[in-house]
Amino acid sequence: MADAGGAADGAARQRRKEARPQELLAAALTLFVEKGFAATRTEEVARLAGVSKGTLFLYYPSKDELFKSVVRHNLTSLIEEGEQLAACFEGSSSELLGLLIQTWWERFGNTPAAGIHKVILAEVRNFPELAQFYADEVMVPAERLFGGCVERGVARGEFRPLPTHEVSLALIAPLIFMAVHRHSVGCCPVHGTALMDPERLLRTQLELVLRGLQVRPDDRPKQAASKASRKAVVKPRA
Amino acid sequence: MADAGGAADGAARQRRKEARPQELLAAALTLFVEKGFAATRTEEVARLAGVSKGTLFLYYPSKDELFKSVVRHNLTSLIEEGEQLAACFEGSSSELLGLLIQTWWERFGNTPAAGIHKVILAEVRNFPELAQFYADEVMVPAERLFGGCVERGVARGEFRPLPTHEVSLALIAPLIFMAVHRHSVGCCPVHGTALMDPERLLRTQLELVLRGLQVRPDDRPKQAASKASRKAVVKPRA
DNA sequence: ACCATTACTGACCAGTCAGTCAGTAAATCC
DNA sequence: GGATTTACTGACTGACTGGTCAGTAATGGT
Repeated sequence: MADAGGAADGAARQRRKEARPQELLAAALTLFVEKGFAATRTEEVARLAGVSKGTLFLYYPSKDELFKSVVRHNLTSLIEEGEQLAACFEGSSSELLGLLIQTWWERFGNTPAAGIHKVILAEVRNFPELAQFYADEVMVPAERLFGGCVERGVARGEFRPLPTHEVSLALIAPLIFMAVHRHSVGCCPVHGTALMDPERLLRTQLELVLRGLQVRPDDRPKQAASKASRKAVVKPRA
Repeated sequence: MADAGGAADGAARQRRKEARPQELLAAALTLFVEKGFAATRTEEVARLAGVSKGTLFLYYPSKDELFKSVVRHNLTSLIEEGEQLAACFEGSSSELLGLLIQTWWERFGNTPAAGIHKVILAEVRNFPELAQFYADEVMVPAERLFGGCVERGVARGEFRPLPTHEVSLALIAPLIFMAVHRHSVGCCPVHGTALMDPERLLRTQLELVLRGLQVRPDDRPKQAASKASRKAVVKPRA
């Protein structure tokens, strides 16, 4: 792997105060995702960013702070685009969910930044304050976005009134799972398994869940739900 | 946290050659799951197992080997029980899938051993041979189990003939996701999020997918599928 | 050309940790 | 009880790494 956009290989020492932080963050992300926080050496991060170790500590006071900066930088305002998309969307809620998932995957899941999820899952227990940040920046907004979308579908009569909280999670979980998988087992060459195609998988998953959400002709409004969906009572918010 | 079944607290030194390996594996699992491989100190593992650091290296030649033993010990023959369950099951395939998922969760997902998935996802890239092991011991058997179950449903006319590979993964992914989540963010106290109830979530998820799999009265056999399920062509194996 | 400023460097230090081994004591045998 | 075996201990070592800082050189001003 080449350097992360830092100084060109043999070039003389350069002064680029503006560009360093970004380049250090990019290098750190790459290595934290590849090797984990503890196993990544600060000198390696610096080298990948094209600077010396001393320079790294000029911009970030410690390895811990560097890590937290990486997390903040890669999580903040992920959801905004989705919120906007949802706000002005006119079509059916099924199509909206499909669009959201596809957009998320193209703009984030399929990107090096998606590896941040793996690192977070692996390291939250060593950085407790990170848990709150992850909840505030990812889980809560994502659930609001998808939950709103599901409730929109229910209000328009497209979807059955299932518990929003669980349905949202059922939609979000595969996204996170794919993002994580792509940067762990998905990176390693393995014989004997059909390598999974994330987009295909997400499409199939979505199709199954959507079909599970849709109201059917035989869902009579006053009739209690049949055995298969006893807990599908109205209760729109947990 | 108390010791992992090792020597009683103040008791004199004991010689228990038979019990040590198990106790060391248990302690190592706990700490690897909690802190990750690199951040766990061997002396801590030993102390939690009620022995000194020297004793650990008497039973496992290195930290790496200890780790690999932990993985092997916690992954091997996970699926057998499920295979047996499936082999002699008489009811509908929907019920079988529900039973498999519920059993898996009770017998494994809800157990400290489930944390091994988190560690593996986090560390495969540092231990490449682990990837193959994980594929052979988990992914392939799990996919055979669930895939067989899905195909059984298709053969009995319960399920639509969707691509088995993707449907299996759609069923497995939430299980792994929940197991991982339970040992990462799920451990940290976080305000503002309804804490998720794994069993409830898995039930909802399963219900959605099952309903998505089921053939409906209006699925006419010769008629091409409508817009919503264009890719749901027959193709039973990828 | 000279100076002042400051981004940058890398040798160094202090702390940490995987792994060792000479010694201790628990069990077993006689 | 004494001798023998061996499971177990923990102080020690060598390698490594997060973080520092005195020094270097790139830049801009005059």
